Amino acid sequence: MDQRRNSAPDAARGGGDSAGETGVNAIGLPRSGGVGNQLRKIVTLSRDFERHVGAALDVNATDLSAMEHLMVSGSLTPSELSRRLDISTAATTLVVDRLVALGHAQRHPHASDRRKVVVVPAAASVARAVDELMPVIGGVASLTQELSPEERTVIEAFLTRVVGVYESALAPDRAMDAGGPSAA
Amino acid sequence: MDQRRNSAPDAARGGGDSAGETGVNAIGLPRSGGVGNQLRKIVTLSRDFERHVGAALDVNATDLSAMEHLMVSGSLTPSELSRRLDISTAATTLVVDRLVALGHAQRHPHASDRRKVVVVPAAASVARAVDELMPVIGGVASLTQELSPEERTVIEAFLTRVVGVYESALAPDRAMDAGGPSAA
DNA sequence: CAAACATAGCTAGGATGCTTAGCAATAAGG
DNA sequence: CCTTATTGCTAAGCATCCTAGCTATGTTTG
Repeated sequence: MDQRRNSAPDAARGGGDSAGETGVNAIGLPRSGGVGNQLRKIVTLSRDFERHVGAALDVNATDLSAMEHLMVSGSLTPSELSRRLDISTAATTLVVDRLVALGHAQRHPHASDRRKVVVVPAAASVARAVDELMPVIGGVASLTQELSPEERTVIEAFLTRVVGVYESALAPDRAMDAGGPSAA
Repeated sequence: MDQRRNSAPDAARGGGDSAGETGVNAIGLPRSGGVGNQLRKIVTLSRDFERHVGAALDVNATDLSAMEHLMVSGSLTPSELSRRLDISTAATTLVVDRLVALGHAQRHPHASDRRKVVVVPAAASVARAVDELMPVIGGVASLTQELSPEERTVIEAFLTRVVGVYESALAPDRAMDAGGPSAA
């Protein structure tokens, strides 16, 4: 979170780190212009930002993701949490243990199924998380609201197609979800 | 990568998971409309995609990130790699060990500084990585080229502002980095 | 109703990947 | 030459994940 420059004084052969934004880089990958570059930056920055929020709440990436799911859904069982986090139920037990130990969540018995446990996020922790997340969520919301309807339409359509590109790349077989982009 | 639905039959209190895309969710966070939603999807999908690429090359997330830096820069010293990955130099030694063991990179002595080591990515591994990355990189590039100049301008300006939002959120003090092209 | 099967959450033991601390070799400066 | 900084490495420890397996509870079936 301190040094993320491209000044690569140690790059060993060829200072080819500054291949520009519209050309190709050292290995011939097309840079896809400024738009692709900005998308890449957003992905990287969002990861940095999540780490920042996690540090603010003293939780690791997995636990923060769990908190986000809990905040969105209000409460979840460990099983459901393990499905959403894509980790084992054993690891989820530890995730909940850590969240409980920090006071970020509580375990409650399920009302009708005594096998189940209900994990509820602590109000204070939710408030702190929202405080941390608001700059970005609110910032993007503000940017979106400043757009004209036409601009918003253009941007949303483009982003939807980008989502389609990712989904096609991830699941070449069943990628008919976000409308097949012509580039597929 | 199999179940990522929002059908939350286990949500314990209030099925408030379907708060819609334009309203607020269970805790009152504004959803910032479809644009914010698509951005979030892109971030999530790009993480999934990186995992997918990493699996294809038999490397973990850190090692894949190292490979990406190596591909972009052509070659790097372990120290520079550790700075870019934001991990300790000790961890970087292990990263390079793993890449070398898999044949993805090689260690070479530095030409003029005998303390240094130069890590060079293997051509075959770079080719495989590019093969895996092309569907997304090329797909986004294609989408961008299909845009009209006006659309591209609108989208790039918006994405640049989103980048600014993230940077402001991460570094409230020194957020004048992405060269504030407020509209272009 | 009772036996068989399924589900939920937990514990135990092992693997992976990160950290801090400290080392030897090399470079740079007085 | 002698001191200090830098580089890359090793060693020991910690955090987090996984698989395997257990108990308790729920569900199905004869």
